[in-house]
Amino acid sequence: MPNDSRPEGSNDRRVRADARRNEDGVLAAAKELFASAGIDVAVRDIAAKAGVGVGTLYRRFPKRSDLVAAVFRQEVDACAAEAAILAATYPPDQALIHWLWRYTGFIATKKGLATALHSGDPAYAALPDYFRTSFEPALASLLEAAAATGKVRDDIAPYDLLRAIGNLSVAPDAEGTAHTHRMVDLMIDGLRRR
Amino acid sequence: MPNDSRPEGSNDRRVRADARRNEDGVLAAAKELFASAGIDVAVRDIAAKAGVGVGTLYRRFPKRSDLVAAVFRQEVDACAAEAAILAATYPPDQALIHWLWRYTGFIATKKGLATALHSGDPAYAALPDYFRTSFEPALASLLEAAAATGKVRDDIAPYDLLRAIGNLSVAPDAEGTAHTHRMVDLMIDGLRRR
DNA sequence: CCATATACGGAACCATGTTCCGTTTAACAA
DNA sequence: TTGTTAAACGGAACATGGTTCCGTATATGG
Repeated sequence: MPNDSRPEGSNDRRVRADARRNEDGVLAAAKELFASAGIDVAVRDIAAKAGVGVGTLYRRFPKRSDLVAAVFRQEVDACAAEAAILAATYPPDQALIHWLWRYTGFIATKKGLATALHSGDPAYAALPDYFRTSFEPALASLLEAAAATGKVRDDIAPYDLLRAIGNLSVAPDAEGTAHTHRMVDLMIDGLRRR
Repeated sequence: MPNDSRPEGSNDRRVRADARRNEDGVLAAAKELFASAGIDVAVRDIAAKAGVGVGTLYRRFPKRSDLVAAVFRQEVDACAAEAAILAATYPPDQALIHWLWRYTGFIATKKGLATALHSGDPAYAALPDYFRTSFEPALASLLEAAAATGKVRDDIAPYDLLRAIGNLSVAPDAEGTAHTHRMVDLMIDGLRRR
């Protein structure tokens, strides 16, 4: 009888390099296709673009919704992380504005997701929370720093602002982006201290 | 050469009786299944429940979305028509309240549709308009009559009220109906003249 | 260089919408 | 009543998309 009690500390073999590579490739392919072809692209197409078989894809993402959720999280991370970068690059009030536009762009790519989110699939259940816990602190620190300069109001709740921009991005289909752009512009203007 | 110029007036053969029967049956089956099994039931199941083949179903409703739209219109008609019935049965203020609850029930069954509506399928494009042109006049006349009794405010825009109740019905999933019920109760109470 | 756990690819399976077409039948007229 | 025929019917077959299976290939540790 082989010793099947694990040696306590570092146990399992490392993840194989090709596995990691493929996972990254699938995520990248999915991200691109979701953006260009919409949330409904066939899993086959994603696998093909990533240069792997569907089996490989399904090994990592047992359900299509798992892949969607993973891409979503990845993009949330990227957008949230940018807050710190912008804060280190621009003066506080400018950093805030730059990030709000970045966030607006993020939201704009999430049209299809919005409906999927409310589809009841448990794979999506955790996403709203992930969204909030990633973005709220990021925006909070930008707002705080900007308010400290005296150029921006100090009575804005980060989550309110996140939602407001999100809502503004839903309105009309035709000529939609231009309309959204104007409204967000207005809102950003409203943040300035008079 | 047969005379193929139509005798101008009544031309085409009548619609066959079985055709009409089957159309009604399909609509009835679809209505039931949409309510009990959700908007995503398979077309096959609807055809089976109606006792017809899928070919028959598709003859009348070339696209699944056509069937969905037809059921929707049918239910809008039924709900709107009830306004007149209630108005003839109850005193104006009571008729208004009864109908608002009826409308709340109608909305409650439309959860799945809401997402479908924004799916871009052209079959659904006309539905919002149909919704409004059916319900707005119905509610308007109820409101008007109720306001004339002096028991109900006279400054309510019918469409605002329709939307308000619609919005109240979207909120939380868990314990949702009870919550919605309380909110609508409040809103109806708010209609009364002090 | 071997042994093997792991990962890979893609054919096959299942569910769903949609199309096709041979068969049946209601409606009309002789 | 009966024959004719346009219309309608049923359901197999097709297209597409998610998911599973499993024989083959290979990275990793010794």
